[in-house]
Amino acid sequence: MRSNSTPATKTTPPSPGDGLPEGLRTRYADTLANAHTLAQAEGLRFRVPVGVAQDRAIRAVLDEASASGANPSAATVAAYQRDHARLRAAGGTPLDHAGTRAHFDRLRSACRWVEADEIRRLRTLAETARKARDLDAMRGYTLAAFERAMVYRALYLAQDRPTWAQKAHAMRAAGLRQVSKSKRFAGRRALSPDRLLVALGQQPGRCARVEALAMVFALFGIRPAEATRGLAMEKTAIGLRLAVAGAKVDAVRGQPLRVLEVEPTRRGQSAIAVAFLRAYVDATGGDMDASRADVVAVRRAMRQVQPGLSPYAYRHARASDAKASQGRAGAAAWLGHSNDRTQQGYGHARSAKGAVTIKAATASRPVRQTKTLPPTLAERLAQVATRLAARTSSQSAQKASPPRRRTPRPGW
DNA sequence: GGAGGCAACTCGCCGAGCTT
DNA sequence: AAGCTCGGCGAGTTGCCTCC
Repeated sequence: MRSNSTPATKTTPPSPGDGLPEGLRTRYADTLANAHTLAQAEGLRFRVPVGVAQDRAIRAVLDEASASGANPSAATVAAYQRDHARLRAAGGTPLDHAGTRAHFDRLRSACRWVEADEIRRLRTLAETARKARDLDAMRGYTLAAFERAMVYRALYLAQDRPTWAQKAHAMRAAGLRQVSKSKRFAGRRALSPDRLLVALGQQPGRCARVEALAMVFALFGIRPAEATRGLAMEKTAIGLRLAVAGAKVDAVRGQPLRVLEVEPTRRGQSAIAVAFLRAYVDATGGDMDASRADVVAVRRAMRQVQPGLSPYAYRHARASDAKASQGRAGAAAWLGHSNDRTQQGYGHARSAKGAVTIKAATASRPVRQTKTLPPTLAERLAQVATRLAARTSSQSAQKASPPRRRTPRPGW
């Protein structure tokens, strides 16, 4: 399917796989008929063969497609190709196949990328055939690229392209609900770190391997990927301090490095877990280097202790604790976010159980403040006070100045 | 706040390897 | 052979960000 799977220099006749799938051809019959009529008219108008007019239309679509700025890694492209091949075999569109918004996003991104690549490949094959004076092959490739480009525009570029909102509306109308896999709920009912430690101790044969790593997840709520980058832990007066090299970090996202500090609460909550890890620091020096297999073992063990329990469940649980005690900026630093908006997807401060005392979180980057988080009660009261003050002053000033007109928004 | 992009994550399945 | 653990893989989901 990939462009490099078929050398561009080889001019073989178009195979059925290169053309538009029949399902899409039927569904977009009107779009294709209009596009063909338009290409004929353009050809007559500019006195060029219809193939040249089709090629101009293909180029316009490819130019618009490349304006998205997408730049997926090799691994992502490979995943996109698998998604695209499956969808093409099934003969549907991303919206047909997707069951959730996230799934749609993934399939749309995949199909957008691979389809554009395929159209580009067909166009290159047409050009090669033209140079070889193989006119039948040239027309065949151009037609295939043209039809795929026209459906591409309808699916991904047009103003009225299908979006997830349409399907979500239809699903709501039909009384269908999406099943969320968020760990937010699992985080609310997650066992305390102490109870998890006891439960793991009752799992024969596995506990020695997973206990320490599981306690780090339970106490600090770090991401599994962060555990595999290497952790450094040390004792404080009565608690623990953990240095974390962040995952999901690039030039703008995430926190490259953060230091998290916890203290134990009572026995049954986190006192035993903290004591366990303090002993681990005494015995090993505090460095921890988990492999991917270690993380898988912890996931499996947690799942066995409680259905739905996972490192991310504890990430949600500790996020609630951090929100309750550290405020937005502190919670963002705790979670390794670069802004204070992303934490909206995590547990609410009122869900905090206080199983762990969050003492401090220090991140290597400052946390950006955003305006779109729901305001706290104090902020809402301040806003009301400001509005009341503004209303009072504007009523007195109204006679002096004419009402201001709103600046119209740019019409993009 | 919706749309879009991409990396990391979870889950289910399957086969290899080990023990009984 | 049956039962179990473990790790790899594919499919689908979630998280984290920007743009408009």
